[in-house]
Amino acid sequence: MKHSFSEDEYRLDFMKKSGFYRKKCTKCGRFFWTLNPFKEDCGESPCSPYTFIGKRVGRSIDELSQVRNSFLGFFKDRGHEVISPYPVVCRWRNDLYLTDASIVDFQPYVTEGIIPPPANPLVISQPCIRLVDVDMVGKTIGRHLTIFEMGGHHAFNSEGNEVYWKEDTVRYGFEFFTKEMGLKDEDLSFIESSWSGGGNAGPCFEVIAHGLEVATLVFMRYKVHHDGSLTELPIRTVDTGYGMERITWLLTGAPTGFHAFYRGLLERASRLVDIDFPPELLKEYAISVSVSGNKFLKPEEKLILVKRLGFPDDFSNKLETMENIFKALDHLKSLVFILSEGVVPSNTGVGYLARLLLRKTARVMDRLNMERLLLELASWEIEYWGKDFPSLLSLKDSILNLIEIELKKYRRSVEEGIKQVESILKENKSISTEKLIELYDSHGITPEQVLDLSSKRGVEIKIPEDFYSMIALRHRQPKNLEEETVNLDFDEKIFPETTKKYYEDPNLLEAEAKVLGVFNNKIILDKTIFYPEGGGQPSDTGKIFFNGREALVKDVKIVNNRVIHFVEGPVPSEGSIVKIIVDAERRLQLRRAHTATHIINAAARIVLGNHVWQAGAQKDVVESRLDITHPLPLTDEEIEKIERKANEIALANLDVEIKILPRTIAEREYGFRIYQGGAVPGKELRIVKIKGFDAEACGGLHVNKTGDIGLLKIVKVDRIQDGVERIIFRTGFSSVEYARSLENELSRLEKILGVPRNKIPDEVERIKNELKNLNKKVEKLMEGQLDVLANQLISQASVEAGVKIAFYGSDDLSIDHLITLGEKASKKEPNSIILLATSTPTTQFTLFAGELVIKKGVDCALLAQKIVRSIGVGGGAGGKRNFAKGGLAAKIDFETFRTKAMPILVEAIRG
RNA sequence: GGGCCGGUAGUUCAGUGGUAGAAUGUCCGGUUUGCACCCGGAAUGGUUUACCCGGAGGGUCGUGGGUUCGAGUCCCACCCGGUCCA
Repeated sequence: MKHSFSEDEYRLDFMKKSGFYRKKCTKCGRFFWTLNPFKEDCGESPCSPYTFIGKRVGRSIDELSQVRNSFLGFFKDRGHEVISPYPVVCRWRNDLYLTDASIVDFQPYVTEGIIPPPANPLVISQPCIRLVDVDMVGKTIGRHLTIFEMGGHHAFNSEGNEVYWKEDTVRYGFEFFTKEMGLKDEDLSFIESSWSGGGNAGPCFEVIAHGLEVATLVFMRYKVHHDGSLTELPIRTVDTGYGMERITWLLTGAPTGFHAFYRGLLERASRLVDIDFPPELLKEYAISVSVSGNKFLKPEEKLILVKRLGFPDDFSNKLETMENIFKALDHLKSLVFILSEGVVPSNTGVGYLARLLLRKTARVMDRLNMERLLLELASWEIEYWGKDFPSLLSLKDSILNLIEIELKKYRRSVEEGIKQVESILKENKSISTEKLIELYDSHGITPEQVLDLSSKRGVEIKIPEDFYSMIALRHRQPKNLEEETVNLDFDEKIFPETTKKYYEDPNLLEAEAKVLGVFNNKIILDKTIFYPEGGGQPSDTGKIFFNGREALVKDVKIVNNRVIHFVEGPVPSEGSIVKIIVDAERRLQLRRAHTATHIINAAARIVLGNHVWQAGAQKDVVESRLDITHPLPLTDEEIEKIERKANEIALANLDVEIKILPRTIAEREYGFRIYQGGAVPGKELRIVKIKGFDAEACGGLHVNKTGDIGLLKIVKVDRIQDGVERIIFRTGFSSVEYARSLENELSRLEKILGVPRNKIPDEVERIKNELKNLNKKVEKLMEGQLDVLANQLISQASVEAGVKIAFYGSDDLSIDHLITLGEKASKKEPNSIILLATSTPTTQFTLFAGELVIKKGVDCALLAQKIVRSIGVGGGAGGKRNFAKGGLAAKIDFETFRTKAMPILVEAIRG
């Protein structure tokens, strides 16, 4: 949603003093600022073409890293602290999967004033992933990317702490591009615009040079409400985004962005497929793209261009191939970054985004007939970008392994799809749009793939132009983002933050505290030993003693650092001193479970690989669980190894060290792996470390030594979604109880089966086989019996008009047996009609007619329906000419049934 | 998290509320015009097999409720898999 801001928001002293003119673009109508009095248009493509292709319009630069370093250095020299990039998977936010802007690193905690920024002002070059324009990538030759580095210099202004605002921001931007990057003053335009995102909004300037938008300077100062209205934020944030890749493109003068920032990698790729072009063609092509209203050239437009410049027609297809290589390069880079952060491709969540990227890449490669080179290309990406992001290199094998597994899943899915399409084509001469949508939405087969298959069979199908928007429409739904928050009926902030004694000494189970506030059953103390629910660890329970009375503490929560005790029973008065006691056994089991979670996570990582991350965890007294990312279901051997390794760590009786470290130091020492349970707010992090195995930012309570856990037993493993395995385990006494209960069950089995436990499986197998054989024997005997009975029925049947009519009722035979019987009899005597009835569990009957009787025109189904009607207690019947089955809604004795039914059969035979 | 598609023999799948099926693989039997391997050493040989023919075996119809005289089939809930979207 775009908001428009008044003109005054954009009038700056800096502009005035520097001699900028405010103008209106003659093409797009937007207002912009320029030092060139003759400039008519805003300067951004497509109002103005790219004017930097094949030239050096500023400082001589060849590499993306040069731009990044200059940018960071420029702002460092101007008082900004350089901050290391954050992960591209923003686990600290639940409203967003991927970091899509540098400011995301600081939302919401910093921008809402909950925690102070790591530095103020600061500068960062943040890898960002945006999938909104995923289908534009490649075609726009570098303008759109799914992954790019956003250079951001940020200042957080609040009352009493003004850092800098619009004037300095615009001046910095201007100076960076002119003094540092060497652009000419008059090459820059500042377009007035507005920005909104993440619930915030503000006016902004888009910085344009030579047709390319190279930066956006946002002044975030409003909160956007659901009704669209705006209110001022307490913290005004300077949110800038400098496109590192675009600036590199601009300064290298390369024909496309990909030539500028994928240099060596693009060269390697072009050895696989010929995408070399005369520079002249590329330049013209780039300029045509820049002035195209669509932002890219359609195939027919490419052909026109190629023809006009006098190149062979097939260069048009070759351009298309080049764009597809661009696309593959870009998507694979995104994928590699995402996978390096512990995301496992999956059908839900952020894992799906990884799957989406891989599948889009695979489809492109399939069309280029390069499907086998995908893995190789991915490996090159890792090496290429690993120079700037070393963590990619250290995870290379793990990343490639994930891609390989996911690629197999994709291939299987495509094979399934081909089968689906072919079975449709077998029966139909065309495929409806509706079917196309179903094929894509339910089976993942793109219309393009359907087209390939159907054209091979000479079937013509039409793909609607707006196919993908039809899909989008199908999935449109009202969003209701409900956040889970504790809603108190009072303002907790009037109290001081509670002193967390449980951190000081988790062994402390008794203490005294002062009651600060009582609201119904909610009590706030000055200090507490009760651990509040958090980090997947449930709260402590216990008691509060006062004046010889006691209250049960049932639940404990923390809101804004105030611990709230939810109690049952009498409550103490405000101001009194109370004695608090924590349930010792519960506390200890929870501590064991929590440390065990870290250990199993580490063990799984050792056994399975570096892609293992915690995807969720819940501790409890009896059974706890840890969800880990892993692409394939865990095998029995893997589970055994993990359990074994985890117990090794426990038995080593290592110290569980807990220390408070500044965020940056913790991240530097242990990496972003510390965020296993999601990112944790705060300037300082509480690091729980098991030396040599694991270090995590964690607010939970742990045992002192790993040996305190006791036996660590994995009791069950579930696959909760594609890519996420759930490990359910027990610790301490719970493990003992588990072993005990297994013992008991085994003993019971021993008693029932009368064999020692090591013979139980054999014995059960023997019994199962015997039962099966017995059943078979019984069925055989029954066959024989029914055969005899069939003969009897026929020999004893009455004869009417030359046709044998038999009736037999039995409570011992089920309807299935009667059917077998009837079939036998009617086959033995083709000139017969057989009526059989049972009353268990309800009155049902079956009617068979022999071959000769059918020839006379008898229809069992009709007769059976007639019988039901004549009895008149409700029910129904149906079947075929030679066979019918029916039932009655009420029980009826066989004699009545017979007297009512027989005349109908007789009548039918007489015709 | 939501939408959509699916779950039936070891496998791939059919299956109108009325007897649970096909194809393929498996096992057994039959058969000879061939191929391959080995034994034998020049016969109409032996062995292991493929083709072909006949037969057998193989099933909690994902689970649990409901409607019905009767459910693989209709309804509801759940489980599992696939897929698309956030």
